[in-house]
Amino acid sequence: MFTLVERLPDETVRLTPLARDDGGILVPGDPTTVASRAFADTVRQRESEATRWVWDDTARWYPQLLDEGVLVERCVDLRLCHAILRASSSTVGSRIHEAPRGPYDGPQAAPVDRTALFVVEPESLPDPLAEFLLQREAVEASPHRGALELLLTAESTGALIAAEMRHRGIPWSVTRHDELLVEALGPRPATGERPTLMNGALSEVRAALNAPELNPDSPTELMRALQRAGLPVASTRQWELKRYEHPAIEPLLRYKKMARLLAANGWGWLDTWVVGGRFRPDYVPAAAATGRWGTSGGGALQLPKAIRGAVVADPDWTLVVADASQLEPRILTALARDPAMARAGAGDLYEGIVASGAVATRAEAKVAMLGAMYGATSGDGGRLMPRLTRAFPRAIAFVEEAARTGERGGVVSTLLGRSSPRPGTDVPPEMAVSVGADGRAWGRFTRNFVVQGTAAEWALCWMGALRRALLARYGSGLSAPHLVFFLHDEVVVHTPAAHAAEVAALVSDAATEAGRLLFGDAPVRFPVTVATVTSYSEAK
DNA sequence: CACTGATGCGCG
DNA sequence: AAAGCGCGCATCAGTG
Repeated sequence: MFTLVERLPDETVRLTPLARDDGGILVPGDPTTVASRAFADTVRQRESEATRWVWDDTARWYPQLLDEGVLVERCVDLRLCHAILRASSSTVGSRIHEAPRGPYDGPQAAPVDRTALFVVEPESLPDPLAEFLLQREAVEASPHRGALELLLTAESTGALIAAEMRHRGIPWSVTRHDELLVEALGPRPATGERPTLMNGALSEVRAALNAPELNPDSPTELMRALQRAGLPVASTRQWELKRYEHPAIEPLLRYKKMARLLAANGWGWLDTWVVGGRFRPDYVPAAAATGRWGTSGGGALQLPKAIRGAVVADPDWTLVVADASQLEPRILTALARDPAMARAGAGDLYEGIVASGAVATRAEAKVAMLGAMYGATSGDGGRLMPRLTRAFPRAIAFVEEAARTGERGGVVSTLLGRSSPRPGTDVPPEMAVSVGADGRAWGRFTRNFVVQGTAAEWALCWMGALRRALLARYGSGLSAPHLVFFLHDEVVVHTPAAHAAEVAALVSDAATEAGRLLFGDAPVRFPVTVATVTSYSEAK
């Protein structure tokens, strides 16, 4: 039922099967050892037995297997599961709960360059068998075992998906990207030079500010020049600059836009990150405390809308782009079991809030909901809070309770049992300070944690269900539809055009399945907007 | 020179 | 100086 693998100092791999005895206790069987080279074939053979692979860190094992054409259906990622179980309020009293930091608390392994002449596979983290048994002990003794099991499975499957998406890569048109850059910036200049359109904007700025030597990339220099020109700015941020009328402002904002595009996703980025028509970000599951993913290198989760046109399906393939509409407010609705908000969410949730009479416009509904989930105290969000509280008392009480717990220094948890860090532990020092100085900041964090974290769980279940459906329907061959991108509440599937309509239906079905997995038959819908497109920029 | 923190901005 | 959460990255500014 489980096969635990570990890489030994002599570079062989030890496989230990684990099964339950008559009393239901998990017992390790006799280990076998294979040469590192033969490992992929061993996994290929045993996949038919539907075992669950147990390993220290998916990023250390799976890329190599994928390179050798082996797809794994299920796994346990000990590092990711450790982080959940150690902090979870659902494991209080177990040995793993609040254990001191150890080797399983480290960061995800960095990707290895497999094109290198010598590829050295790192040794496993120490004693994975003991770690696994410690984890099982905590899960099986938990009063919330079912939820925890689902969370650990979803988290581990997410790690598989992260490696698979990196392996396949996002289909990227270098030609199209270059065209977009030329359109926005002018032809590619020599390295270190500014493109022509940027130089044009810069000349206008310098003339308008009467500062012929101005370096626009230096905030201090820029701020002084603006002040000399009579603009009492306190910073050089766009939102502040926008408030002033001055001939320098428009070209300056235009310059800043271009500078950002060039620095973040210009030709240098293209050279570094797109190889063989594919962009392969290093996804990092649970990079955020809430369980949200991050990426490392390439900024994949911040792909500006301006260059999404470069994401282009292969010939005769298309992209099925889907995003979960108003995910976080719907998650809050389900968590709080708020019947009024569930009614409002029958169609477009924000229109539903308007129809309930709580606010006047869709824009107000959106700002008010964001304010409720983030803890707005002033501005439009804060102003609308009382009206929202009157219309949806249960939903608002739910986030208020999470906020008060945080303000007291307490721990909150997601639906499935991921718990917030305690103030002062495992958090950046400046956050720890702000808790002492101002508990309200921590309250805003815990308020948002329960919603954002449960939304992340929903998204993991969505992707996991979709992956399973795609594998069952199309298999794992090179011409099968496959996930290529994930962005918090949005997925992109790259598929042969002929399957697009069917894939779109599977994506929607998977969203419904995720809702049922988390919330049973609660009357909350999780609609997804699906678009079948050639290029990512055509979606939405 | 290398490193660190602040600034600014992209995404959800 | 963004009201209000979560991130990553490039660049500048200041320090050792």
